[in-house]
Amino acid sequence: MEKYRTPTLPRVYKQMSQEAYDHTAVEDRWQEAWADADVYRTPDEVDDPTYVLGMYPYPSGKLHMGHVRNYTITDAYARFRRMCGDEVLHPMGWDAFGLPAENAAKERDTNPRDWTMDCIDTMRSQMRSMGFGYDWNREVTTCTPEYYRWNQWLFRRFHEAGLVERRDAEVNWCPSCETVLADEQVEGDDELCWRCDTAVEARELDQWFLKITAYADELLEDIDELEGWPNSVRQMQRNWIGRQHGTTLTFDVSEPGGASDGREEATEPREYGAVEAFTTRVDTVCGATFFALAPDHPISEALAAEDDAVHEFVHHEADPDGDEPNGVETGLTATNPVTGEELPVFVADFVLSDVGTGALMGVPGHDERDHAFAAKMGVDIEPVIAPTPDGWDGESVPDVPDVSEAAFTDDGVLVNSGEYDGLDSETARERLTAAIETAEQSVQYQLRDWGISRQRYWGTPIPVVHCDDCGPVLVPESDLPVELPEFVNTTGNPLDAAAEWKQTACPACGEPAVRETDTMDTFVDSSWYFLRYVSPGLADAPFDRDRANDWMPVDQYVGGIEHAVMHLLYSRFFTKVLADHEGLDHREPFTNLLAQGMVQLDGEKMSKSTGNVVSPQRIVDEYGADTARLFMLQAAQPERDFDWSEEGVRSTHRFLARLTDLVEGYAAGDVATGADRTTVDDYVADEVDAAVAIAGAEYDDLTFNVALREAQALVGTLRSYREHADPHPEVYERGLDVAVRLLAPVTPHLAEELWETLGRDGFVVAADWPAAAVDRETVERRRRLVKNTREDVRDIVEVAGIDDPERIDVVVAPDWKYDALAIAADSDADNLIGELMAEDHIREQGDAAAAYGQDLQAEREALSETLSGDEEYEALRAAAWLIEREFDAPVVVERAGDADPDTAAQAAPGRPAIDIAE
RNA sequence: GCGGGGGUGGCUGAGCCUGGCCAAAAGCGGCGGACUUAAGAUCCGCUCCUGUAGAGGUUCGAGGGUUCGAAUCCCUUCCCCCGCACCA
Repeated sequence: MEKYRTPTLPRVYKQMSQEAYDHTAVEDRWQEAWADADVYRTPDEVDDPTYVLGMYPYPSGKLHMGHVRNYTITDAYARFRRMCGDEVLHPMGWDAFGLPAENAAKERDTNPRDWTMDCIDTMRSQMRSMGFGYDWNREVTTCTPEYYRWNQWLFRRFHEAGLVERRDAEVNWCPSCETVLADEQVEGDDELCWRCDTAVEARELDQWFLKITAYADELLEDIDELEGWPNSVRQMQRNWIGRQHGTTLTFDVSEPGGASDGREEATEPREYGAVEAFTTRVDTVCGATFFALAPDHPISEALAAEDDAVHEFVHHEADPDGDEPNGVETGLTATNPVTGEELPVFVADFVLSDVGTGALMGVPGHDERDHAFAAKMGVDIEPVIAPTPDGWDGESVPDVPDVSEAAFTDDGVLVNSGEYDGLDSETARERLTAAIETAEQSVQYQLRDWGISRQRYWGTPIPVVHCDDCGPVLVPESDLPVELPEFVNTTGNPLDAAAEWKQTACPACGEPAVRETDTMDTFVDSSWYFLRYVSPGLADAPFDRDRANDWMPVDQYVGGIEHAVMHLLYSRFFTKVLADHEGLDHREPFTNLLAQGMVQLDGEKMSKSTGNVVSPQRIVDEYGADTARLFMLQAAQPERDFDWSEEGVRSTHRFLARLTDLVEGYAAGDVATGADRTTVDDYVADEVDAAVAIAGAEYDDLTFNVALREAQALVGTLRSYREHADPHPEVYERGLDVAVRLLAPVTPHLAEELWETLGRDGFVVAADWPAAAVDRETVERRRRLVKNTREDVRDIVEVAGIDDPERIDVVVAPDWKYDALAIAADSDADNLIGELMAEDHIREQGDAAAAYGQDLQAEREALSETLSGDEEYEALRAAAWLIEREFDAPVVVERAGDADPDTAAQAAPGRPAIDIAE
């Protein structure tokens, strides 16, 4: 990489006032310089870079605050890792297919492609102006044939792997968007379209499905391994997959002999055969007192065709969304496979055809919903499970419980169940499943196969041709991509209206045939885009296998919680399929996931419709990108919601102005420096190291707010240093240098500017992360000692009513006390005093040693390591100026040996003696 | 209902995993002081109660328990937020 040379521009900041710096000039300058030097490029040869990724946006037109937060987090982390010496992969792209583009195109009388590309240009330049450091050479745009041909290619691969299915399916249809919606795109109890809030209807259509259910078990079980993911997301995925272990068993359903149901004449009783039901509680089977079918169960539909009451119920009364369980008696009976009892069969609206088998045995004694239904319909309620008695012997049969008022739904002991009486629920389930001829253990999932067909234009054409003779035929690999035709502005599906495009020849037989006019769900695009960044231009495969195996998985993924289920689950599914069929070495795409919180305004989600939005553009214009970025990251932990605050932004901006002033002033030689190193210099040097130790660990942990607090505090310390002392040039310059580097991941433009002002070579982007000379533990002990000591001095001055202290002595405990403490902390001897006195230099202290030994003995359990005597002495000496400044009196920090013995005797490790002279 | 996450000082919010250094970080608000003609900004303190030498008392939703010791561990209970849900 070529070394960057400072452009021969005029210095872009003039005389910096304390109130402002010329953020626009600074930001433009460095954005240009970064681009010229290509500093964010990740070459293909790089070995296993740290892969940092923000969820790519839908190009809706302009960046909003949610984007800015998402990408600021990602960018700061990427920059931090880069400064730590990692190779970093930090790409960006566009989720460029989707419905809004079609709507926008219609409104503006243009086409989705042009509209989308315009939006992308706008947003890309906004991202540049925010200073996000992406490798734009790896940009992917899903609406280009170069990208979506691989969706089609993958569709073929999935098909070869037996993971594609075409079937007639009832789908969610949004009449307003004129499109099919995934279950996840239907929101709330009212079943509204996620985009336009229109009530969703049902339609039957031929649909293409990806068989994600084939991976249901693995998708569920591997969630346990995703330790870098938030629990909430993991749990949402578990719920979504919804695996349940139970039993399927059949009930023979028939018309009772001789029963008249109003049909013309008595015929042979009809047989409906064995109807399968699923239950998790087969132990309650003897308590089944009715059988219920979903309104759209085949038997229900057959009955509705000839029975007015059933017809009326199925088509008019059934209200699956209501709270009340409703049903109609059919006159049929179902035979309980265990008891042989004939149970009445109902069609009931609380039975759902897509749960279990769409048919269930009703056990009102042990299921709340069945209980409510039975009570309403006058069906018997039989108890067959008793609560497990305290101290139950494992075999005796308990008393039968009363379930007339409420179902008993826990596991317990079987009663009223003949030979199964006295078994616990779990054993009974095993025995019954084995004993009932038609029963089998069964696993049910809530997860459905993924219907990817969309009746829209702006998506990936599904690469299929329909031939009268051959049926649906996949477009051969050599004919890919199937490119979208020109957009036709029409009310229905534009692909249907593209007559010329639609007509083709069957790849199998060569006869005239028509193209599939559906396009793919855009979640297909986003299920593998993170792999495309690895080799974005690759012409013969979706991704370079070897490089993907080296670079994947994504180390840190950042995005909104709204993608907790769909996008993240589909991406996991794709990754597993690619592992099984395309030689990918990884079975999970994202090692660590951060779901960032919302940026709110007055406690409310920012929303265009209500107009309570803050425009990132305005903030950048007014305060600069660095201010916006810093404010966002210091305001809260990244996963939390926080309120946008104009005051907070202003205060952040002032902070950056102060920092600029500080560095400027030094570089201009305006700071009087002292040649000899003093204790104040030591204090500042220590604090610089402290800031490094803490900020580094916090950046690593993505707790930017804590890291930045430390960086900002350091700037404050350096300012007081300049005010109250003649700074030592080395100490001061290192402080400024470190402050700039600690802020560089978050305020990259200003950091570059100040880095240059300090006379450093190269970009701060590429600078090394500073190294700390202390560990965090020591920092914290030191700070605690200083803080406690200062508080003690204040306490004494106040409580003793000392108006004007003349001199303050601070005396560190004698070394033998530190030794005694160390021995005591380590010791588990019964006689601590004895152990201490075994040490000559402690025993020599006589009564003092005995007294201190007593103290140690008393709080023995609470003893822990402290700083050494030397360390305490140094820390207090370095901090003495703080006390001097506060009380305007000289402070003398002494070792015990040099101090007044009476005072020194009061000192203990962690707690120096204090003597204040009035 | 099930599952997940929470309830900390005037507010926001850290600490809780790995109990003691915790009357409990930090910020905001409030109070006092410095600087200033003033305001703003900035800086230095204070901000549970009592206290004439660094002390004592009462606190971390409520109640119980474990422990020498609990904001931190365990049990019970109440409340809040999020996700799923007539799920058989």
